Amino acid sequence: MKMTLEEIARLAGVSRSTVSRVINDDPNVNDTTRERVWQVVKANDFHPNTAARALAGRRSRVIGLVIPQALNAIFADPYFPLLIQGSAAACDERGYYLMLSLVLRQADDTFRWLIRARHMDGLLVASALAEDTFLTRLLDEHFPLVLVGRSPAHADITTVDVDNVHGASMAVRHLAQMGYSRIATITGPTNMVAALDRREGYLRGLQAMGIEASAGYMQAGDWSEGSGTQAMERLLRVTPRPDAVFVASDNMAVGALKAARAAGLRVPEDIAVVGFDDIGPAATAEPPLTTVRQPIDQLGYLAASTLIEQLESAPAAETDRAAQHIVLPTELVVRASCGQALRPAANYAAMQRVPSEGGVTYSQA
Amino acid sequence: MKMTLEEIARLAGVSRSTVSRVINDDPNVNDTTRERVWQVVKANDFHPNTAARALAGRRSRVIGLVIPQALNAIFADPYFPLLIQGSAAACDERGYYLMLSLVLRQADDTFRWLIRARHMDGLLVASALAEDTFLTRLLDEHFPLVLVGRSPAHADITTVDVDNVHGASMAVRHLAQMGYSRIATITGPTNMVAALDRREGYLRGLQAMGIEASAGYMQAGDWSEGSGTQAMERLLRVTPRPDAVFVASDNMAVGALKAARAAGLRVPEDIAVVGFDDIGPAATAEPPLTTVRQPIDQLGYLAASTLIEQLESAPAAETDRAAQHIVLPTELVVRASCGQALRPAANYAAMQRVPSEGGVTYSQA
DNA sequence: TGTGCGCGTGGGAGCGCTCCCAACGGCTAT
DNA sequence: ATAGCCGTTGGGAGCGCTCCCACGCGCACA
Repeated sequence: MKMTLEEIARLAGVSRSTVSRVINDDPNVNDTTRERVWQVVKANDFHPNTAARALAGRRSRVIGLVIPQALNAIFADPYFPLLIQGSAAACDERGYYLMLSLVLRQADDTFRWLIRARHMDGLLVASALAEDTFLTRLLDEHFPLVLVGRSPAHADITTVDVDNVHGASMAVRHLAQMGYSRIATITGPTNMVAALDRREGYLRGLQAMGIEASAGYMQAGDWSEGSGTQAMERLLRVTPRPDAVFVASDNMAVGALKAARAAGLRVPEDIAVVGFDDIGPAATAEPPLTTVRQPIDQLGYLAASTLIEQLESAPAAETDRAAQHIVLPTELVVRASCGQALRPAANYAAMQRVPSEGGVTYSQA
Repeated sequence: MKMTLEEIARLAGVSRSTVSRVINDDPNVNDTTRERVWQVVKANDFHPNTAARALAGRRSRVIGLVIPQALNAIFADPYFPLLIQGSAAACDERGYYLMLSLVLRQADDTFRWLIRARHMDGLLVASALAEDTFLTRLLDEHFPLVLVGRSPAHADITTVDVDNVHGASMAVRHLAQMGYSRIATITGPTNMVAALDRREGYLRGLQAMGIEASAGYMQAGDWSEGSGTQAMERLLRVTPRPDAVFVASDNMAVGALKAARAAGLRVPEDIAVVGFDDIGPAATAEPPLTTVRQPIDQLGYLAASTLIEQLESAPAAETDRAAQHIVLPTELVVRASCGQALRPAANYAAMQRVPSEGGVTYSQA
């Protein structure tokens, strides 16, 4: 038996409209009626037809997650699974569908297509690039979207990001406090905002501790383990040799660890290492990696929630209202690779976790 | 200006119906008319409203890809990105949308929901488990679906799979031909069909070469690199020590290589290794890994194409027709880890690639 | 000149919802 | 007693398509 609103209405002895109100949580329904209708809905395992809802209601309840990067790059990085998980959870909670938009065809085409066909109500864009023509294009279409990460070029768009600058700075200050003074860094690709922000944090951390920065102490990788190894090899050839390295991702840090070991250096006795991410391998690395934890799943969750909220509140095409900028705090997770274990235990306990001050920060653009 | 079929029709001086025929490639349209309508459609960048099409046409043109596994497991494995890529390409070509169904909520709920709400026309299920209650449930709903991989429990369902048995057998026979006789294997998790099939191929390969199998020579891993290392360590303690190992995945093979190196053994002089997958790390491993290549992207492509074909041809709910079983060939890619490089170059060239006989195999259930 | 047929085309009737307005008591305010 | 209002409810009018039937035309046939 094909179920429709009308059929449920008949069974419950009410009208189509009332059933519609019930399944949409409209408050204007008598409690007794509401209860009775719910009974019938559940008894028949009724689910309103998505297409009909979308057509009549002019919204599909589908939001897209766009990752403008090569697919293999996406999946190699543990960042995205977590981001997806978080966004999916938020969608699930609010009755939305999350659609991963794999950018296969010509980018322009894809989006005009998705947008024109009204297939999605809004977009989550996980653009990592500092310069993204994509984003510009989407903004031109006035399509509701939330950016995961920030975009220096567009202040007028709602973003959700982790506090990369502060996290990196924290890591560097911690190293300095441990007594290291020749602190180098391995950065991510310099066309990515997060990589630039972490480098900025590194520089600020040095400055805060009164340490002078040196160009030779900054080597770029591409987030991959291998690139971390290579960058580390380069750093080890610099004179004077660094005694500590802040690595902008755990993956690269693991690679750096290998390079140090291959060079016959002990970590953290000869050289300390701090990573960024706090993903799986960090805790089991040899030695366990001190790292800056970023709440990636929360990032996804918040991004999706924010977008949905925006969609539900927007009276019309009034999408271009004040952009929100949400920044999530990062946290320093101290393990062995930063040399703290070499110090008194009392001190260790006190500094085990250094949360970034501020917590969730909301600000208006 | 909000574009609709009607509006395009007006601009092209024809009726709504004719425009509909044009955008749906209906042959019953005069070529001149068709051309004129296309012009207008393109000039206005018109895309038919998805919801309206879905409602009127009773199909959404969305197919789901379900991977009933933990999300991190999905993404850690390079198998899935490729599968997704292939499926997405097929969907793209035929005007379908691919929706990744992240199984977050209670499995039962999710599917009843997706199915009842008519949100998807069909499902691609990448179930790896030998016993999957999920699948049973979906079959009970008579929902159109194609299984990626095979399911020993359900012969009545269309499947697309690679020839794991033959691939594994090929690898083992190759090792035997290279002169190795104490051939061990590292299998995948024994509750997964692909792992069982590869083990079966291992056994058949031994049998074909007149080598007796021994239980001690079979160690299970979980596809991860670490588990490969551990399984290899176990194998190296067996007496007599194996002189060759067929490893059921490249990831595990890389781990096995590390264990061998750690034990002071040379590969392939002291012990040969052959992997399975031919993913990125295989070619760059030390030594380069001889492996069985499986065309994962083709697998995805074919699975999606098959499902779409089934959807478009099915006159009605007549989904339960003869199930197809498509099997894709695997191919042995010879590199250094199998010891062939130790032999005369002439021989090497001749055996560089040993494709499985048969190519694509279609059979009716 | 009439009949039959196929091609190309137009328009009606929905698909299953949401949105909006009207209607119906039962109240309180005048 | 009459007007006005609120909490509930019902039903009409679409949303933008697809599907199907009917219509008009030119042609070959008798």
